[in-house]
Amino acid sequence: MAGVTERMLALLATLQSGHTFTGPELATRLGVSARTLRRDITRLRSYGYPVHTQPGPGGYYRLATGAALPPLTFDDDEAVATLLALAALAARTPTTDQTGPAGRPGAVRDAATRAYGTLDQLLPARLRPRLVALRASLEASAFAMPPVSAEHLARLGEAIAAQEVVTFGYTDAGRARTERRVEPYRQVHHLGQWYLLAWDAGREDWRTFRVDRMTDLRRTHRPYTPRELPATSALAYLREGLQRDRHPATLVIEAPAEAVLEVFAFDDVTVEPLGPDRTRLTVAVDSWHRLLLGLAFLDADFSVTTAPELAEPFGVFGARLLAAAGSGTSAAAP
Amino acid sequence: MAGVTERMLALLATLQSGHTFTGPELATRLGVSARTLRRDITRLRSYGYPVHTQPGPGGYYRLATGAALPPLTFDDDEAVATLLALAALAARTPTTDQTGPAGRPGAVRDAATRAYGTLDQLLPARLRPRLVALRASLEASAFAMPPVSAEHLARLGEAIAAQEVVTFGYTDAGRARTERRVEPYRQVHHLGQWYLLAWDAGREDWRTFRVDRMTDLRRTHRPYTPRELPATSALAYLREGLQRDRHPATLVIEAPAEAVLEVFAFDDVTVEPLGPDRTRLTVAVDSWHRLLLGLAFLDADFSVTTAPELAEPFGVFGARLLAAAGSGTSAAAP
DNA sequence: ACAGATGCGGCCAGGTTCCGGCCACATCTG
DNA sequence: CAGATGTGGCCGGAACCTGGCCGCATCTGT
Repeated sequence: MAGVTERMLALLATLQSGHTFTGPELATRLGVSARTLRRDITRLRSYGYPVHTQPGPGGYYRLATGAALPPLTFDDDEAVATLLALAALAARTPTTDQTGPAGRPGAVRDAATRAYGTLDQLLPARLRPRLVALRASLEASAFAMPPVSAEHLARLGEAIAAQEVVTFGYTDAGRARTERRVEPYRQVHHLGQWYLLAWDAGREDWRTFRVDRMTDLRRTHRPYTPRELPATSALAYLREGLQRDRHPATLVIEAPAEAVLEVFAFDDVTVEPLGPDRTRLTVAVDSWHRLLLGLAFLDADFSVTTAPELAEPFGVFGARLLAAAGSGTSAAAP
Repeated sequence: MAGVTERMLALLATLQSGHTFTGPELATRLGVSARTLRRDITRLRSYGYPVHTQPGPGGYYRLATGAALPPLTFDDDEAVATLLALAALAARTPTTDQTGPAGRPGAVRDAATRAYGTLDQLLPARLRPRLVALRASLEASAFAMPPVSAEHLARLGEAIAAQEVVTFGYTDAGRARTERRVEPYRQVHHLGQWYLLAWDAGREDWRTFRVDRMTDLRRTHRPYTPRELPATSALAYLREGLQRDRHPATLVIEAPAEAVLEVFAFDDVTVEPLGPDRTRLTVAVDSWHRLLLGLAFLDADFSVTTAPELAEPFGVFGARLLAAAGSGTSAAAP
């Protein structure tokens, strides 16, 4: 709590992200009580910033666009966060997928690597030693991901802002290539992937596309009239769509809900406590392997309530494990 | 003159023009004494604003915006990559853990949110519209992670650069809290977590610590003489054993060596072909879970030749899988 | 229709911060 | 060297900020 003004600037920077925040959330971030936050918001309004609010459940604070902000700079923490974010992004390794059309120029990962190296040139000199030291101390593990073109994401962003139809070639999971003509609405980040939510003019329906699977992305400069989104948020729609392709499964696990949640934190799951040591887990995974890993970590009994297709791989692999366990014990006496 | 904050914002707005102003002039504009103006300038500087001044006749105050920077600035792709990286980092949600004392100040996530909102102001005006459009088009899914302190990471980075012993309190997975005194070497990013690789002076051995589990991190200003790292990279060490005990194990897998190598590419393994469809795998894993995942993906029979300690978990988990597989088939008709 | 979540603003007591004035000093121009 | 201008320490009184508590308004979901 170092001064009102600093906090106000932090509040502005936070709201400028364009997201919505609840009161308690903002108060926590700024390290003040909810009451003081309300006062800060009032103050912000008195200075002319258009802060929209919504009471009731799902209430929020949001900064309307178009506000002329004071010049904002990075403080230490922001510089550190930026460096870390870039480090994590730069650590991505292109999947050993088919190399495709001569590598993708302007891959986000490469740009992140370059930015990671030169970030300190951009920032005030006083942050430099800190960043240099930090960068020298970091190491990041590779994380296989299909390469995404920064140019594509930027171009889509502009098309969305301009409400302009775009066209591209799309290679779906089955390797079938089609030409698309869509009205783009949102770009959604989910589990390391970037998706585009758009109205597909050819199919006359909402679709999500993986940005990394697009080629020949072109803006047409032809405007479209916005439609109402098919869900409260693009993310919600994306989730629904992804679940459709995947295998939703429901399991009952003999472990506390917190433990289950911790193990599956990375995934798209719903956790529902059934008792102190019993939890229902609903999960949509693209393969049963990831599920397996989580279950192994939990070290608890479980049963599959829906998703009979899991029975076979679970049975086969369980048998293999038992066989290996048997062969192991025969030789040794620790 | 209604409050400090408003005056500070007015001061910023005034200085933002890029012109120079004398002290008395600014003081008059803001309606305060020259003394107070100096204090305001000091405050601005403490927030990170580069306010240039010049004493003597013709002296001035001037805000050095990002204009006069070295030629090395961000290009389009780098700016886009930075924005995306921050978006992903800002999307993190603190785990419901909440053990800590009511919110950790300086959480990386909060800083990332602010930086995400602010980034366009730091970059050349040319890039700004592009970034604004891009940011408005993005949405990111929440990602539960324990909050990490930016301050801790930065401080550790500096201690590593200075080769300085640090002390901290550490709460391990079992919630036991201990005081540590270590020689820090590297910070490693792995699956969304930050780890510190250090020589634990008390334990006389190498250890890895999760940065989010540290409290009261302090630099001692006591230098240490560097030791040879226990592995070629900190990451390799981390992979070998996140916990202290690493169990080397040897397995024979009924699959081609290339397939095995691909699955275990990121781990520290030795692969030795025994035949066209038979491979010996030597692996040092901290826990059997990771091994399990690889084996599941391989979809091949295997046997454990050394490492009897694997027999029990494999047996237990195999039995659980079989039980679940049985229960699944019995109930489902669809 | 009701309960609960969420935002709003009044009131108050305590303490932190801010303010203006004064001064000695550093730095630079002419 | 003189004067203009920025710097920062010190001080006492005043202004402001903060957190807690309250009752109220608004909205969602059951």
